[in-house]
Amino acid sequence: MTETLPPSSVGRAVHRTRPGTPRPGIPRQAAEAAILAAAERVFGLHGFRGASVNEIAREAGVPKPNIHYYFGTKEELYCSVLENIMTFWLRDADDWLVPERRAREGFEGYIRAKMAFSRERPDASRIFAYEVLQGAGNIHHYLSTTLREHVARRARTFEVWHRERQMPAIDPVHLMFAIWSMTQAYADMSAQISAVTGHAVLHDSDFEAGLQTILRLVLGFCNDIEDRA
Amino acid sequence: MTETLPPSSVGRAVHRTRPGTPRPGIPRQAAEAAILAAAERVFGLHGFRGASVNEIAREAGVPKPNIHYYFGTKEELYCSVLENIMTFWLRDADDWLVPERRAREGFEGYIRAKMAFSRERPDASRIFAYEVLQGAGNIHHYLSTTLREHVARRARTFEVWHRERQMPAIDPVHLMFAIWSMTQAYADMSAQISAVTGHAVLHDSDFEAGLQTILRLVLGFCNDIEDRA
DNA sequence: GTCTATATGACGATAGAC
DNA sequence: GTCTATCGTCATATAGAC
Repeated sequence: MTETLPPSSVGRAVHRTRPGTPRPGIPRQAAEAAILAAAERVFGLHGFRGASVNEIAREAGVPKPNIHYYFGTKEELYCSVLENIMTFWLRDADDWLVPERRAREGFEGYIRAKMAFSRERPDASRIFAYEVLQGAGNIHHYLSTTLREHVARRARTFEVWHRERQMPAIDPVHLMFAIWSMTQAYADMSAQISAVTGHAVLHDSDFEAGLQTILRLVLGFCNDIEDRA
Repeated sequence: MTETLPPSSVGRAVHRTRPGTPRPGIPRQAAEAAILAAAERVFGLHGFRGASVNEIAREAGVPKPNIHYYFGTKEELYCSVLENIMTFWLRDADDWLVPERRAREGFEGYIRAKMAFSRERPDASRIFAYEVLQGAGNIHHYLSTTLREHVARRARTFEVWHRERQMPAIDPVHLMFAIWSMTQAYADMSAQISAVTGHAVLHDSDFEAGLQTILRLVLGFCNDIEDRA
């Protein structure tokens, strides 16, 4: 748990290179997919330490030892899940936060995409949140290379938009974290939100109201361009 | 862990009413304070499941069994820590988000206070985040009564400010969650922020830049009043 | 390749000496 | 009131039968 992962990636599935293990067969792929899906649910519910391999096995409908056979240790399984999540996590920004778009259109599309992620894959969002809360030891290399470059590209986009007078100058890192924290709250803090609204679980209308609130904060900011000219 | 707590509070320290336990003595108070402080650090680092009573005992400088003697089970200790945190958590809003203040002054003071909390008690913020991620089972009653009323008071404040044309109409629940998620990110997501900035830990300048970004989003929103009149 | 049965170790909790 | 030594439980991991 405290061990540092190899710098190449999030800790890719080690089992494929294990000595003595032949090529993946047909049943293996189905089992692997079921285990990964179950792991995402269970890790998302309880975090790494709180989750037990037993529960993942039950949820996936496979015998417990098969998980170790396919994925090695619990931590290696966890890293496989993390890697899947991060691949998804970065996608939307390259579609929306690019200089070719109008600023308002870009922000709106991106924020909608992030809210959709919170609604459709809340477990994935929570696993990421747990990992970051723990100090992000398993993904530090990824954050300080891939994610940092990702933010740098957004900074160039904002720079262009600012020169074109579509938005005021702003610290790009902190604007991105503001957007991420607000949108991810609808997955990570959903228990708190639903307790306050009184709804047992978050309803579509909650996501819609949250989306509108975030849009008004961020798009309203773009309007400030006149005041600061 | 899955058991529901009595509806009276977060699950107050049960040890005081234990049969056969005399009144608290003098050394007890020092030990209890040390244990609570250590528990806040350790639970904040690893969450409930990830933390071990052993580590808390080491950190507090007391033998492990004393923790059980003072606080009963690990979960009861955890609930004591949670209760301490929540008391602090609500304080600032009653100082700042009240109709007597100007809207801009109120939002600025409140956001500064929340950022100060993230900087000064990051472990407390993280414990709360872990608990909410887990589904908030230990604090559900508290969230659906105390916190809900707390939000309702903010809603009345915003209503007044809106009538006085100091800010546009907005959904108060989602505005509060936007502010909470943005400010708490500087404790809960600090590992991610520092990985992106390249600083080993968050520096004062990071908190300041974050504060300015959040202020511009929220105070800029107040300016929108003219557009929507 | 797959699964049953078991080894190993860590943790929470307590009994009982001081 | 305080602490040493220990018990029972449960989870990860593996050895070995099929």
